[in-house]
Amino acid sequence: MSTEQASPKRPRARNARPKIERAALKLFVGEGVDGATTRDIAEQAGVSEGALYRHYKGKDELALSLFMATHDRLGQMVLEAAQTAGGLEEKVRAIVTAYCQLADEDWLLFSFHLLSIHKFLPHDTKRDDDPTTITENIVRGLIASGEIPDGDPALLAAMSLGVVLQAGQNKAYDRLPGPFSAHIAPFTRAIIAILKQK
Amino acid sequence: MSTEQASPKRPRARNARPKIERAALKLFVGEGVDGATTRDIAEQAGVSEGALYRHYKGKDELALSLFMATHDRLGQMVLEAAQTAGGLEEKVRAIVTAYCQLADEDWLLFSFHLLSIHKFLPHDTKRDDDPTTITENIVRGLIASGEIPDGDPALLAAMSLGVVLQAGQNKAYDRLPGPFSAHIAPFTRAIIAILKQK
DNA sequence: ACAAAGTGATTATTTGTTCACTAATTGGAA
DNA sequence: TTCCAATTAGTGAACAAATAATCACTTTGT
Repeated sequence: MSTEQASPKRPRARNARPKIERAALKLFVGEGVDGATTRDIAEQAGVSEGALYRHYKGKDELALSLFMATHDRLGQMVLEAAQTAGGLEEKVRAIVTAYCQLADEDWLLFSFHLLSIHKFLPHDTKRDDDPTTITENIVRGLIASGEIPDGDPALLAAMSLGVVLQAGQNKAYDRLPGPFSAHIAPFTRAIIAILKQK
Repeated sequence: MSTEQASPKRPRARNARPKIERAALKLFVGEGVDGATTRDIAEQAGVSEGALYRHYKGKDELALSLFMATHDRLGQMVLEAAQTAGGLEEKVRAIVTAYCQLADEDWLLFSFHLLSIHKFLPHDTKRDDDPTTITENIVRGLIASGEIPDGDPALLAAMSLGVVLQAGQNKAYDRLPGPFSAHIAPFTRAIIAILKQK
């Protein structure tokens, strides 16, 4: 019989790279990097599994690349924001705004970064251009210049970042509706209160 | 030749359960739950792979059980601490102290919980006896009683928890030396500053 | 014509789980 | 006390399923 069904081939995909990246992000956030399979990613992207390997060495490199892109970008943004002219309040607001803008601009990317730090930043490596270290250095500077009282810079930085990042986590769990930047003012006030305290 | 080495059998382990749990915790924190294999766990515990299945249905149940034990304990501790007599400062200090005590008593368990929340608390489930929700309710009460100014309870709770939890994360990354409870005073002051602010 | 991008069946590994067997422990009867 | 089932706990080889990666081939763009 020649009524053989034409094999229902998937129409060949175009521009697979961004499709793969968005699909991977979605699944990485939802299932975790280890939980998301290459098949899931390919299917979600509407692309064949092999296509992934045209653009990345493998799943791990894909995940690392997505993470590092955000990590570097965040570091850059914080560094620039820290150089804002003005007093304590202006500086803090600038940094907070940087975080919120990135979050609102691409929430998937932001939350992926938020939820994956412990996977990609092995406990022994310490770069001095990552957000935490940069923040720590800023605090050190503020103390040195007398703008805020003396204290442990590592602890003050952790508490300050915690204000924004924990709110981010809670937003990821659907506990905070609306755009993240809606909270710029409370974040800024809270961090200033922490830094000035004692 | 008959110098055949007596097969180097592992001496039969005793009390495998706690060994498995500690080994699993260490590996779950270091490699992630998905990254740690049952073979890794058994080897690290000095126990056969099968022993794991005498005590747990499987790897997932083991991980979930370890997580939930801590999650419930934490919820219980926060709830009790919240009922402390006294004003705002006493309440906050009691809750902060509860977190810090659990952390110092068993850091591995605490950090496992900290790093695994997003794996075990699916985004759609909301128990009202988990630490975040409890904290939210406490804040609501404080606002209602006029002890702190008006504000979004979810946001205030998130920022307050962030102070402690982000510090915990940073300790997990070796950025904060010493016992966690060394920071009870700064945590308490910071949270009060956040809550009273505006 | 040439290179770049996409396909998907196939392969080699990894990994969670099972199970028949063995060792230790316990508790009651003699 | 001594003995001996009966239950509990531990072993590790073997299995089945899942999965990351490969590659010969096809399609598209320049």
